Order: sequence, then C-alpha cells, then structure tokens
Amino acid sequence: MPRAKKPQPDTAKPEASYHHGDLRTALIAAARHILETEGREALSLRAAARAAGVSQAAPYHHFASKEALLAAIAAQGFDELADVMSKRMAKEADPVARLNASGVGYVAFAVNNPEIFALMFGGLTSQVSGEPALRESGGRAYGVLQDAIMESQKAKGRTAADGPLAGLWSWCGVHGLAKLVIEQKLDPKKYGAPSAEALAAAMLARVNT
Amino acid sequence: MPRAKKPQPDTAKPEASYHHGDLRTALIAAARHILETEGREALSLRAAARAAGVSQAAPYHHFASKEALLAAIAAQGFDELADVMSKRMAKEADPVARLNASGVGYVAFAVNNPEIFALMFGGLTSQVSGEPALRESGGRAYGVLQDAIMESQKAKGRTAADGPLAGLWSWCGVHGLAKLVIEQKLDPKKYGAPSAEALAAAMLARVNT
DNA sequence: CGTTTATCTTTACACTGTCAAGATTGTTTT
DNA sequence: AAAACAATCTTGACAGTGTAAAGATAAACG
Repeated sequence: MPRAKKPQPDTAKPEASYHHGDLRTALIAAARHILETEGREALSLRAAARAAGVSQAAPYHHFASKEALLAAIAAQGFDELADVMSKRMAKEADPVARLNASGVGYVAFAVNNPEIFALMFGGLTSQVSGEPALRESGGRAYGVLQDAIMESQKAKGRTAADGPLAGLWSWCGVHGLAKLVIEQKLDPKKYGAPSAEALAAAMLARVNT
Repeated sequence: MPRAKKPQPDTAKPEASYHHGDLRTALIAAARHILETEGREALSLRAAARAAGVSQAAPYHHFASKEALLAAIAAQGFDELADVMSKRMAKEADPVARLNASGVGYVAFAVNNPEIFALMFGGLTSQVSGEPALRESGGRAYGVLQDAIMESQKAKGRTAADGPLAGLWSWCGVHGLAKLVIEQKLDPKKYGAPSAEALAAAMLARVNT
C-alpha cells in the first residue's frame, strides 16, 4: 500500500499527502488485486479506493465509472495475453507449430488469470466495451492470433476462400476450452491430460497438421 | 402480470390477495423477462419482486438468495438447451450428422438466449453452482452432447483412447464460437456466413467427416 | 373449530455507485 | 515573487441494493 510518489521520492513513507501522485495506476493495481484474491463480487469501487488509501469519490477523477476501471484492467489483460502468445510463438519455427503455440499460450493465460479473462470476454457492459484503449489492446491481441493463422495457412498453401475457417476453428476451440475449464464444466484430467494447457496442446496437435 | 392462482382460478383478476399462489414460478418468469429485456445489470431481486407484485422480502421464502434465483433460471436454460439439441438431432439419421446437428443447436440456443447462456456458463458464483437442481439440468444437457459424441465415435470405429478428444474438440469449438459471437468479438459475416448458426454448420461439416 | 405452519409485509441495516460542493495542492501566468 | 488557474482529493448526501428480524395474514390440518 505505501506507494512512492513522483514529486518527492525522498522521504521513506510519504503517506499523509493530499495528492496521491499516481492514483490511476494505484487504483488499477488495487482493484486487480481484489479481483484476483476475492473475486468479482467483492470488488467495489469503494473497496479499491480504500485499498489505495483515498476517499470513495477520488476514483472519479481518473475513471468515468466503475466499469471504466474494469475496462482498464481488461485492457491490461489483453496486452498480457498478446505478450504470452508472442513469447510462446517465438520459441517455434514451423508456422503450424507457431499457431499451436499461440493457442496453448491463450489457454495458459486464461487459466492463470481466470477473473481477468472473464472480464475481457463477457464481463463488461457493451457501453464501455467500445472504449478506445480497450479496443486497441484487444485489437493487438487479435492481431497476434490472426498473424499466426495467416502464416500457417500460407505455409500449407491453402486458398483464401477456404483458409480462414481452419484458423477460426482453432481460435474457437481454444477459447471454448479455456472458458469451459475455468467454469469447471470441463476437467482436463478426465481426458487424461494433467492440465488445461496440456490438453490444448494435445488437441491442437491432433487437429493442425 | 395477472397470474392465475391454483386454489380459485375462477375470478378474472385475483390480484389483491395476501398469498400469491405461485410466487416461485412468477418470480422466475419476471426475473427472466427483466434479464432478457434490460440485461443482467438491471436485474435486481427487488425489481423482480416488484414485477411480480409482492414486497421486497417475499422472494426469500422461495429462494435463499438472489444467486439462487439466478441458478433457477440457469437450470431452466440447461433444460431448454438439452431440448434444442435433442430436437435437432432427431432430424438426422447419420451419427456424424447428428453430432453436428447438436452442435448447431448449441450455437442456436446460445445466440437466441445470450443472457441466459452467460448465466449458465460463468455468470454464477461457485457457491451456488453446486445446487442439485442446477447440476441435474446441467448434467442432462451434457448427457445429450456426450451421447452424440459417443454415437459418432462408434460409427467411425475409433478406439476409446483416441476417440474422446475429437468429440471434445467439437464441443470446445462450438462453445467458443457461441461465446465469441455473443461478446461480439467474432462477426460471422466477416467469414462469409449469414449467421452464427450457419458458420457453426459450415465449420462442423469441414471438421467432422 | 382452534392450532400450526407457510406465506407475505414492514421496518431496518450496512453497503453500493455516483454526484455536488468545498478544500488543498501543483502549475502557469504575470 | 505573487496571483490566478487547474488538477486532485475530501466530505456529505442520495437513491438503490441484498438481506435479516419481527409481526401480520391466510391456508392446512388436527
């Protein structure tokens, strides 16, 4: 909770100051922490403000609404999703292996960040899902996936007419797998896989040559 | 809103009576209506009670909490999902065609009932997702899908070791497709399909022989 | 009939998201 | 430098929420 301020980072504990210094990021961090440890239900704007050590109305100087704060967290999630997928892909050379690696990364992120993943996909009102920052981060993650799909299509010499569907199906499968595992509707161990990640890898390997 | 009571269904408008007669189902209906027309955010227990014409505390004689009411709606959803899938399957003879038909039905239900589908998958706290009625309805729907998968596996002469994965992948793909379309992350028309249902049919036909 | 039990109402509490008005501080202009 | 301004934060308030306790009403059953 004791957070360094920009203006004077000399004193050890600059707590009692009227201006926080970096409330916006502090609120996002606090809200994310609550979200991850206590769940969506327990996350209130007031609780986040409390955790950041400010009054209940302070957040409104940085976010238009509670939903806007949630959208900021979701945007962060999309950025991390893109990172995870990129890093997994970087380890592979073969285009199809790269596509599959991105899919496994997708599942890995989802399982490791279930609450944020839920926020990114379906947890926000449509009013706020059009926010520019959110759309940009979402678009970036989508781009990584799309590139992987295109790459592998080209490598297999598919036509443009038929091609997209195969990649699309991989995305749908990976997304559905992640969701079902998170909601506990699907248990990887019942299918002989030690983890959701392993199950995704096994299935993608079966499907994509 | 004027709802027939069991004891004396003779008078035209039995409104002003202390006992409602069938409050439980009336509350489910009212809540579902609000959910479908105004969205999840607008659905409060008090609003449902108001719509049913009773006081704010009346629902607690039929549901332990707001979540329990939502769980009842979700259970209804699972029953309807099972029905839709069963009816679609009944129109086909070939085992693989039957599997694909159940998948298309899955997507059709999801797209036609987005709010309830969201409730069924991810919209409930884990505390209430273990309710017997919910688990039973969910199990029934799962059973329909599972049967379709088994059928088609047997028809193709697959081994038990390898078989389940193919069916699982279809489920994941169909679920992911439904979710992504509902969240507007995926537009069927961008892939040359007039509807989500058509897209699901096209993809399943490509994947399952 | 009277008693019991299920159903419903009234009242109340703690909590929420959000707004308006005022206090405090940092920044810019003169 | 002082003065004006803008950004940031606080206090106080309002309507609405989920839920619990205590009492009223009516149906069911002896």
